[in-house]
Amino acid sequence: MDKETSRFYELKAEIIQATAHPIRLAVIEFLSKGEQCVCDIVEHVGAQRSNVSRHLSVMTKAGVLESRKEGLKVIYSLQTPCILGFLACVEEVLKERIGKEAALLKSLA
Amino acid sequence: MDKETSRFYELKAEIIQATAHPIRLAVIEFLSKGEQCVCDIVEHVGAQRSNVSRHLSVMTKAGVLESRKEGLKVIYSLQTPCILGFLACVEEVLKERIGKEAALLKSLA
DNA sequence: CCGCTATGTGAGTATATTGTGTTATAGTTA
DNA sequence: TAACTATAACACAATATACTCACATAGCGG
Repeated sequence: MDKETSRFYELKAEIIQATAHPIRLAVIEFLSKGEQCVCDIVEHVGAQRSNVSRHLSVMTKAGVLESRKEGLKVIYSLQTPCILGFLACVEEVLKERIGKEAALLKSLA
Repeated sequence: MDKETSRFYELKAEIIQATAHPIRLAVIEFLSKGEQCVCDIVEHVGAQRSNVSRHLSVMTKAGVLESRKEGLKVIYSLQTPCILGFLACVEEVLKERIGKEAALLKSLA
């Protein structure tokens, strides 16, 4: 692998990393319904404000989310809807994995 | 968020996490051409055997890859092709991000 | 200008991940 | 069975990450 390719993978990994966290997934799924202010996001995911704020900042820097101010509030939304397809694939992997584990359990019983 | 939902997000995050690393992305892209033995994967990504082996193990446990033995060798392949769509979305996010950064630079000049 | 609300940021701590070197295991061949 | 090869597992040090608390900033109403 040359250096440029390697750098490309690093950037992509950074983006993926920015979504690889339970709270962040909850945020993304919440935002799939439409844009939301931080206050509602905080309430939805049930974590500390500062913590949620940090997660939002990471995802925004990575380019997964975007935000705009509206008076006192900051409104976040998904940068691109394809993120939802991304999550659908993750769900598929998860289902397949659970299916295999179930089959394994059955064969042991 | 109830506990069950939260657990579901954890599992998904685990799967995403399993792909969020430059070496792992290189492996996935390499495997998009078809199944490959560890020896070829090691050569392709240019990292230490033990390191690559661990990354493969993480992805397999997460359900992203699957493996089978063939004589001395272990052959890895993608569990589901939708992973490639997943990566396409990441690339889209990256392009959009780079586009915005370029626009910002221009506006500053 | 002052206080209030919504949000972001810095420091510190606990924990998790990564890469490396080394050792163990499984299959093959002689 | 002994030697060999391909791969996986273990242990450790270095690094990075997540969370919390306290404080800072920005916009609004009085």
